[in-house]
Amino acid sequence: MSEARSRLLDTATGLFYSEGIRAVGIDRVVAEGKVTRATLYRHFPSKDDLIVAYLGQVDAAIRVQVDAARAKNSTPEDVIRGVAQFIADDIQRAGFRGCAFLNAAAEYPDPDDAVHRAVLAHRQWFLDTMIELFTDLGKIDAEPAARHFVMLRDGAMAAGCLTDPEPVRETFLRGVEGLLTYRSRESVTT
Amino acid sequence: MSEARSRLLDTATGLFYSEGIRAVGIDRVVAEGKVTRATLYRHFPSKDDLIVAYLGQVDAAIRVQVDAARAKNSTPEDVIRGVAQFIADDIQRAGFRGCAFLNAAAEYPDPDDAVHRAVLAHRQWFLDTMIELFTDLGKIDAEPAARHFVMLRDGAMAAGCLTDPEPVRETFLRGVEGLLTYRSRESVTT
DNA sequence: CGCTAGATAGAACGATCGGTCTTCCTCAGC
DNA sequence: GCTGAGGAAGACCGATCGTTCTATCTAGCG
Repeated sequence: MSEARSRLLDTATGLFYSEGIRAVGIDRVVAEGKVTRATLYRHFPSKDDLIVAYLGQVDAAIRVQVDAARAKNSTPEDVIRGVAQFIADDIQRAGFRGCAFLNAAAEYPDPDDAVHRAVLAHRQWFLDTMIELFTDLGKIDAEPAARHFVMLRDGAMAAGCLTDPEPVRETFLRGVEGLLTYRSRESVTT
Repeated sequence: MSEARSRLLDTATGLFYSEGIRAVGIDRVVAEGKVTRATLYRHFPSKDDLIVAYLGQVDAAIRVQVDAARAKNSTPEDVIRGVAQFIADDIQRAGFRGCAFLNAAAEYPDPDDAVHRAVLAHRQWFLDTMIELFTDLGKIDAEPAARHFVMLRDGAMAAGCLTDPEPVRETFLRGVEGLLTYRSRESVTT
């Protein structure tokens, strides 16, 4: 990866995440990345490719965090707590602006769009990962529990950048704790 | 409200919600609303005003649904179930594309922006409403419970348009049921 | 009747969009 | 020492962005 390319990708990541994807034009990325338009288009054939690369970068960062949570904690329960913890930390981080993937999906709702598909791929991986963790924990209903976890995460990430993140963070961690402590006892009638 | 204006607003609502706000230009709204550009700008001084009006329309529709849930159910618990039910119904509706407000916030992250402020106002009202309902229920910790409810709702609305809505719906309703059945027993250490 | 408000139709504005192109310069590997 | 890839600088493309404009028509109301 050339230096200009990584600088470009970092600039795009910062701008797309903090201001929104459609709101940021190629010119902005080029200018703030100290790069020529020609250089950008050498590395990324179109803006869509740049967006997908941006999401890929965020995806990689999250996988690193999950791996770290796995490495640091011994019991499955603590691994889940570790994952919850870095989500909670993320929310109260300066410059937090919600989930990059949910935000991207809001701007690119078309399921055929490459950007949208990148969002779905990341989310599928994350759900599968959580199912795995809850399975390790010995839960018979690992999938519902994982879905519950993801739902809390999505809600927390969505709300955390709209108001004071502190109560959001607390509500999230408390919800996860409840999920680890009690099991679902009854099914709902649809 | 003139006929052209309401037609304009309905068209904008449909387009903005299903395709995203920035993705839809004034021309599209004008064309599909069978209206002239001049007419649009007579009723809405700028696109931002049209967006705010769009969110206002969605906000009004949700308030109607909450009022209906209040009118139909007698016990506070059932009112909350009613609110959860219309959210669950919304998710599995054809053309469901997530929460109009969360989507708008993703596109307009600037807190000073009129669009962003409209999102915050709606969310504040909804949280206050849920706190009220949980207070009616007699919960001592009404606010945490309401925050928990809103977090589940946000997560469900965000995820419901990205994959099969059925498991999302079920996870959401189950989470709400759990919230109504058990109370939070311990606080989390931050 | 005349007046005004609201709608129609459509040209036009400058700005920006994503994307292509040419020209020159640099520097590492054969 | 030459070659060729990667980058800088910037002109340029057609399309679309949000917005304003003039001109004409129509309906309701005094």
